[in-house]
Amino acid sequence: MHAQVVPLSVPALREACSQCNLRELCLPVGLSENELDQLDQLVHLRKKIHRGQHLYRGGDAFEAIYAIKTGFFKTDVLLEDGREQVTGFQMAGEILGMDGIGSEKHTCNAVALEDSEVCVIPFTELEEYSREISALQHHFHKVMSREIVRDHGVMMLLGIMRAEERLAAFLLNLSQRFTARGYSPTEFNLRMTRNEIGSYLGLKLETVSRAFSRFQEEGLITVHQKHIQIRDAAGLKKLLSDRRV
Amino acid sequence: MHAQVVPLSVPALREACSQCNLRELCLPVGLSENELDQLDQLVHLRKKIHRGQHLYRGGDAFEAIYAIKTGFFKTDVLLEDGREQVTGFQMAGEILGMDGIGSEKHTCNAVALEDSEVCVIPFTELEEYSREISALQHHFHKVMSREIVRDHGVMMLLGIMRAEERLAAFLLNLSQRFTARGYSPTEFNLRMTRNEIGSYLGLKLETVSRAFSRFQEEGLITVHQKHIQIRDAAGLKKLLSDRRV
DNA sequence: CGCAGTTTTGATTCATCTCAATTTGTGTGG
DNA sequence: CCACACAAATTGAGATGAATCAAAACTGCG
Repeated sequence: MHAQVVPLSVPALREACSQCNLRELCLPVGLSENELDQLDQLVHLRKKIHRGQHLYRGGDAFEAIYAIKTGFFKTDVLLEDGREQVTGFQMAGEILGMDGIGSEKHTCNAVALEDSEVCVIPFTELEEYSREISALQHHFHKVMSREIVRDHGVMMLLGIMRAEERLAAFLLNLSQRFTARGYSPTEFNLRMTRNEIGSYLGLKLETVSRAFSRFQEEGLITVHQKHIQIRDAAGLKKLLSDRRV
Repeated sequence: MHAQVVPLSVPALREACSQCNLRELCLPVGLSENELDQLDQLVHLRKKIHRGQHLYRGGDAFEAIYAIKTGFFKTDVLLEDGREQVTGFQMAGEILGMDGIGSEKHTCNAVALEDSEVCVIPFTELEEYSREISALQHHFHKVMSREIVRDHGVMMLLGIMRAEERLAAFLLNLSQRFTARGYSPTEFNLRMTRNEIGSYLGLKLETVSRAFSRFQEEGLITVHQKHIQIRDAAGLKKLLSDRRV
């Protein structure tokens, strides 16, 4: 009978990635069964972050990157004078913390916008495993590259789009990401405030609010505080491609 | 005598990185003598790009990243309606092309702003070498991470700074990068047009021109077309930290 | 139930854009 | 080497989209 006792050294988390329903979205993409089992050894720690708490802050020593298991985050950079630039919103399956690799310190803040859980991926170990598992290495490079491409998209938002175009692009992006996670493409709850949306889009909260109202008047969406229903996705897309004549 | 004939398979470029005076800025940072010699095998091809020519275009198959040996580039993304967002300006020692890893296609254009030369780094081979040389692996990760952090800086420019703050930040950034390459911190020639600066900073060319004129009136810089002389770097920095009261 | 935080909406201001004219610089071919 | 054409930069005047300031309504939490 004693032989059946599960050793304490094998925590439940041992099966972190191989059993995770996010494995098609997250770091394990493209790994074989066997390689997945190896990844389970790398990702042996999870961390709960309550709404409003920081996962890390600018200046913190960089030691790990984080995969979001559940929940929703924002990342931001603060200027001394209090101005905030939200650099992104992250949801389940997405990776946080890659900003810290270059300087060995985090360069932005990551804040949970709802109670969340992340998988801790110690970075030195990730590099070790990457040297053994080329599929992991390659996929990690893809994840970083996509972060760069995503950032270019935000630059386009901020650099050349008008307020309503920015908000339309933002809503369509959220819709697409919720869809990829099996949620409704047309109906969802925003986790962030108008102020945070504004900070991300380079607009003031009043401008965001007015744009929401305008979209509703035009029948593109229904807004009820944080609840959004997209009624005319094509109309929103048209806003993006249609430029003033 | 014949034994001394150098085989044709050993081109001059064999000593690409180990002899390059940019090695303290570029991909080889932190490598040992021995590892540098290995890197020479990876970087066996150079490419000249004339002013105005593309190194790659959005949509091109991704096969390699590029280290700038000499010259100056811009990267940009174009919208169907012709609007352009310049996502960055790159100079000697900097790496181009990492946007393509994620989708196996380039997602932006890279254009030479002066006659330039790049070292071609075939990406599959870079990954192979990275699995052998952990210092190379780690440094490549740092390079990608810094690109992400740089992009966050651009988002701050675009999202929360006013026109003159943006231009001041831009000039100080150029100055700092020229300094790192052994050039004067206070005097340099811009390689890009007012229009390209504007596209990078999310401003119209007229606004850029006016801001230059204003800086000159205030004694912060001297401008003569593309020639810039910084007369009061502290004053420019002050513009960044001083917020309207 | 009340209070703080968030959102909406309105009126006004302001920074930047747009349009336009002029100047300056650059490259090319006779 | 000069003249011409074209691209780039400067400057001005007026238009406009988003910011600012302000007030009211709504939501949710203790």
